[in-house]
Amino acid sequence: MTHDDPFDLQNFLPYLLNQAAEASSLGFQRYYRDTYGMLRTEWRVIFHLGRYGTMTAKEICKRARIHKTKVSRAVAALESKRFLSRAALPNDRRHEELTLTRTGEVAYVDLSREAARFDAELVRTISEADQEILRQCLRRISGL
Amino acid sequence: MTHDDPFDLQNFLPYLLNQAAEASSLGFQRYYRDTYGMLRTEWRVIFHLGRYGTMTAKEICKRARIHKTKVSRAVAALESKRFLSRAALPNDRRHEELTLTRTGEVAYVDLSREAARFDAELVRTISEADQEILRQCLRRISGL
DNA sequence: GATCATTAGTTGCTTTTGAAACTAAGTGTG
DNA sequence: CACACTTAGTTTCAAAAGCAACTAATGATC
Repeated sequence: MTHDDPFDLQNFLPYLLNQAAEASSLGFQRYYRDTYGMLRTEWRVIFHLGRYGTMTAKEICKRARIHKTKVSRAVAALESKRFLSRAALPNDRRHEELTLTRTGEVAYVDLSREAARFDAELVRTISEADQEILRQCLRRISGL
Repeated sequence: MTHDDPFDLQNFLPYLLNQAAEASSLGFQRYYRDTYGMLRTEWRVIFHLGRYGTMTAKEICKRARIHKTKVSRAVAALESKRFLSRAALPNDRRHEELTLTRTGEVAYVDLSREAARFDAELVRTISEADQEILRQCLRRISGL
């Protein structure tokens, strides 16, 4: 039944990328899930606020390329867990500036340390040069 | 609020991988969704059967690293669309050999052609050498 | 300044996922 | 052969994602 066509699933980039993405996410996911009860979108929001400072939900959507409903729900969850606070801008009350609380800051610092550790472990067996190529390729494919 | 920690989200591998995986899947997804009304797991099943021939659901799970409930549902959907047929083995009726129907074959050939085209487009701006490194890194990260 | 269009964000509803419980068939051991 | 154990696959139920409709605030146009 195998065909003579040259296509090989094992080399199909979307397939490989999905496998790698899934595999690489597992370990870190376990950490933020078990430690903070967070979902994927929630730590992403935390990371954006922690790394780049106060911003609106809209900005997070654009930067992280996450749909606004997901961000909306993540923000609500993070607020109820007291990881961030909202403040409507007085001149345009549609916007809400999101800021990490002290608790959120602490979580961010901890999570980013863990993430760095995790990242290092992932690429441990890949040469520096190849790592650079890998990240560059990924950015290009992402359209960044 | 930006910290002095060296961690950069934009270089965090699970993040980059997810972005790239999502971006790269979009175009091809549109094709199999609109043309055949398929879900992601469904084309994966089709590809495994088309590429490697008749096998059981269990084998697909193992090879493609998909959870058995997802495969079970995909197989049911593909059967109802007449893309594959099942045959219980007489000596062990727990196993079901899955085989593409003629229709399934035709879809596989079409989809794999489209996939190859799509893949080529994705890596168009990446040198052959870097492509090789990229795929190798992805396989390593996937634990393959 | 009333009306229409936009923009930020939320809610409701349907589809998809994931975990665990469940069938049904087969194996192994006393 | 009766018993518990494994194995392939399905079903069920709760969580999560995706889409579209909805608020609420602002801006633009006549």
